[in-house]
Amino acid sequence: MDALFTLLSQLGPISEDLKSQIAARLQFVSIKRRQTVLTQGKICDHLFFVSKGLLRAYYEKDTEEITSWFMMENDFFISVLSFFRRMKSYETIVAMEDCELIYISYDDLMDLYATSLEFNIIGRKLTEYYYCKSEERLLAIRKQTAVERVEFLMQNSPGLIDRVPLKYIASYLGVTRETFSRIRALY
Amino acid sequence: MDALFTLLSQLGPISEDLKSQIAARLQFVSIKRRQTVLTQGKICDHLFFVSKGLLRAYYEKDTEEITSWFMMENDFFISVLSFFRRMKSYETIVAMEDCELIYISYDDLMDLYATSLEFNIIGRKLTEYYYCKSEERLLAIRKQTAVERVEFLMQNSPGLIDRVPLKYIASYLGVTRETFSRIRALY
DNA sequence: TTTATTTATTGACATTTATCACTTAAATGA
DNA sequence: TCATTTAAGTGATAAATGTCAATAAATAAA
Repeated sequence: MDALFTLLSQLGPISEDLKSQIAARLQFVSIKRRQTVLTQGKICDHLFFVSKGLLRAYYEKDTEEITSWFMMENDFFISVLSFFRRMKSYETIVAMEDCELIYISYDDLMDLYATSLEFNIIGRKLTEYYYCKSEERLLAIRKQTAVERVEFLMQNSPGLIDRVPLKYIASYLGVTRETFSRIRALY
Repeated sequence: MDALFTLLSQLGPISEDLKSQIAARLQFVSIKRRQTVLTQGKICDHLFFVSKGLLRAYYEKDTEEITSWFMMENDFFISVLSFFRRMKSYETIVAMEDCELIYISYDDLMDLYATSLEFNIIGRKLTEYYYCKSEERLLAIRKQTAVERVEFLMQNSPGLIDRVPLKYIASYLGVTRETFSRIRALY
């Protein structure tokens, strides 16, 4: 929980009162590899924080699984469209390693937003932060060729390659495993 | 200005007091076709609302212009990464038609956030709304082939094709003009 | 209106990436 | 540990899309 509050306090001032209001609403869970925290077709009712471990969000395209995102230590995550629009999720979120998660329900989050100005500042910054990540991803996918995307990932997230089967990384980058493998072989 | 407040009031309650606080900070401008409202390399210091007209955000890739987004009546827009991260914009925003815009400065916006809980609710919803649009776009680009992307646009934004040179739409969809033209010819 | 410029279309060909088939390697579970 | 499953690598070929070049059409400017 310390890591969580450390992160939040970097986004804006956070009084002791707010801290305890948040803490009172947090829940904790340990999950095993391969367990899901959200299944396609369900509404994402929780905002999660990764204390430990690594998870993967994916959706179906034809018969294949396309990885939409990886979440790891100190990341917050939701299924964005499902959480904000309150509609069924197109994606499933599954643990790739044993994980420790902290989470808060949508309703509790809304309560905090409705009552605390401080919390709004923090929540807004967090939303902006992840919105920026989404835009960056959009830019990367559009701007770069397959080779450039692979290079970018290898330089910026070298750890990922050691923690995740490559086929998931390939689909995250929008290339087939074969192409990913061939591009890697160039180095 | 009516359209703007109508839109905002759909996102959350908005008192007369807040309304006048916002109104006091709004600025208005009419711009001609081809005028830019943001140039690559500058920091995006304003949040815009389109009362009338149509604009295009684009960036350079090698020697080409890639269209990142179109903005039209009732859209809010910023250059996301530049505005939130307070850094130089990689994109330029230019009017494709004569436009009427309403805008507010970054600093004024922050003032409102710092003082009004009501405004935070509205601002957060707005941010969430555009974050969702970004995610949708990401999904569309990744999930669909060129043909599917073109079909999707032709069905969902038929008006755009009549208002904008097709080459910009092609780059928005991430295909060359030639490919776009050939796909269109199938119908 | 006439000319100049920009935009769109089309064909031929090149390149990139995907698909399929197979082999090898690694991880997992009995 | 050994057998089974899953993942990764590689070659041959196919499909999708891009590139270049030429032309036609539309739009803007004189």
